Amino acid sequence: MYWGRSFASKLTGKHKVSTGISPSGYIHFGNVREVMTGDIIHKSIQMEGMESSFIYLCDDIDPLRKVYPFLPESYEKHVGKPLRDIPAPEGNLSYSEFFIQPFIETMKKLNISPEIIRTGELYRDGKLGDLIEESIKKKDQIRQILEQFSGRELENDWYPYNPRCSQCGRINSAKATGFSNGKVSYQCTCGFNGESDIYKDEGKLPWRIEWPAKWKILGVTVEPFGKDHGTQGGSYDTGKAISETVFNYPAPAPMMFERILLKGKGAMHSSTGINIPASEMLKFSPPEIIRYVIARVPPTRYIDFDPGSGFLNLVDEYERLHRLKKEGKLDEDKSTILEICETGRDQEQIPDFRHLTTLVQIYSDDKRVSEIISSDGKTYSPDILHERIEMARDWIKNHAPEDSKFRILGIKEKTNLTEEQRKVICELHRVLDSKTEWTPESIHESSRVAIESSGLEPSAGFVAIYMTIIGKERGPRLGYFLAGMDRNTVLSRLEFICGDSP
RNA sequence: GGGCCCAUAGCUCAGCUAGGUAGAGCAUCUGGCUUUUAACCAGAGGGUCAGGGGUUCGAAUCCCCUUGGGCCCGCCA
Repeated sequence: MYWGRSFASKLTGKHKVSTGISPSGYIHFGNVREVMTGDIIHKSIQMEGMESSFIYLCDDIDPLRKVYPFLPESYEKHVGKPLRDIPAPEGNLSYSEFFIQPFIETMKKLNISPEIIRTGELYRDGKLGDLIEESIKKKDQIRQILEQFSGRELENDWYPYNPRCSQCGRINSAKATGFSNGKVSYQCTCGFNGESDIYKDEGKLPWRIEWPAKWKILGVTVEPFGKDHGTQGGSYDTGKAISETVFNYPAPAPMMFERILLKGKGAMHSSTGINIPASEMLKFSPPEIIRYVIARVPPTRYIDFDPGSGFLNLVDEYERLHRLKKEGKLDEDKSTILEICETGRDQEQIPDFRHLTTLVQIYSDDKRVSEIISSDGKTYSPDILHERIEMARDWIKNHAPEDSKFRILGIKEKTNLTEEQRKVICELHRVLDSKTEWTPESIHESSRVAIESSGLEPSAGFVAIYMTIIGKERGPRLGYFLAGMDRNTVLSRLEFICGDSP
């Protein structure tokens, strides 16, 4: 059984799936796995005939932890402030919105549509107030759980609350000193003493308590999370204990997922530069394929993503699955995967991606590419066609391995041919030069004639021609290929190689 | 120090949570197609399922150990 349905089939009743992120920087493909895993589980629960809703939390009240490599030095003064209170590196948005908004757009394109909830608003609207009060009242019990599970020791005057200093704006530098009438008094390292209203966004719970508190107030029943939270004594363990023994709420069913690695480079991190931003993925990958990369394997496996030839193979595989489905030859699991990968578009209207990656290297004009790709008799939606052409161009430019790329050689550029192959070129030049027609069919016919009269094996003859034009042994279908080039350029090139006897 | 994941054909992996004759795609080779969308069709070769032990009538699959690769936690989130 497909992993998503297998997971869902063990559940009963009505569900709310939740995931989220602290928008502290550019959101990359590795982060997509979290929300995708949530989406897959959400949809799988529905497939199993149960009701499900899906929420995505943007932890915009989390503090900026440090000056990340992509930030200017001047951000030093913002370290410790909530992300939503800091200006974005560019533009007029807040820091958190600057990073989360493009990601919300990315999710839309990926057909992921959770309800977006900003954690800062939960505090502002007082939704967490009661649980904050409960946490403070039961702080010894919480302290005991945290110390027992994580093995660390908390100070005697520890409070399960981080006030936001109303003077310096930091949420990590004020120390809670007391609690009465719904207000936490604090002393900040900036010298300011004040009070925070726990029913307003004047402070926050520390993560390990905030997580289970959010489960309870939002009614979360299923939550996927990365292995960083899932380690023994990690925040899921403590969250579960706090949720069940302090808040009296059953912890959500966990689903731990592995990371996405970049093939040959390692785990994706926003700080190390080893990553592909989520928005950049969509520049070269159809959204269905992004879904497919994540949906096809169980979350417990790490994904070694290869944006080069591995990516193209994946696209092929996906397109093949669609053909098999049409023929009714697909087993249940694979059918489920395709269903999960849907983005609401008709697969019939989507052109062969591998073919496009070739065509865009022959023709710089998108109209020509469209004409050729449509010559198979199918009608493609102009929008999708345009989008896929852009993707193919981006892939060739930024991700394609050398094998998949070619360059048309200059008229007087050297190439490596045997004497026999050179004769094929002379013959081809002679045949083409005598023709006035410059069409794919005519060129294809001419090349066949030229190779035949040279006495070489057809394959060797084609190698000679490809070596001459692009310096490689294979290439795109010859007739269409040369017809797309300027006739005089091709003839000059053939003439030069013909005369260039060793 | 602790936890998790991975190891199956040259490559990428499926099969493992129902224990029952080791699979797919790519690559290679053979044949076909008046030689191609870097195709397509038919067929072939190719594996001590990392190693060892255990349970079992039977183990790639379940349990234990070892080796190798990788990730996470032990600050914060």
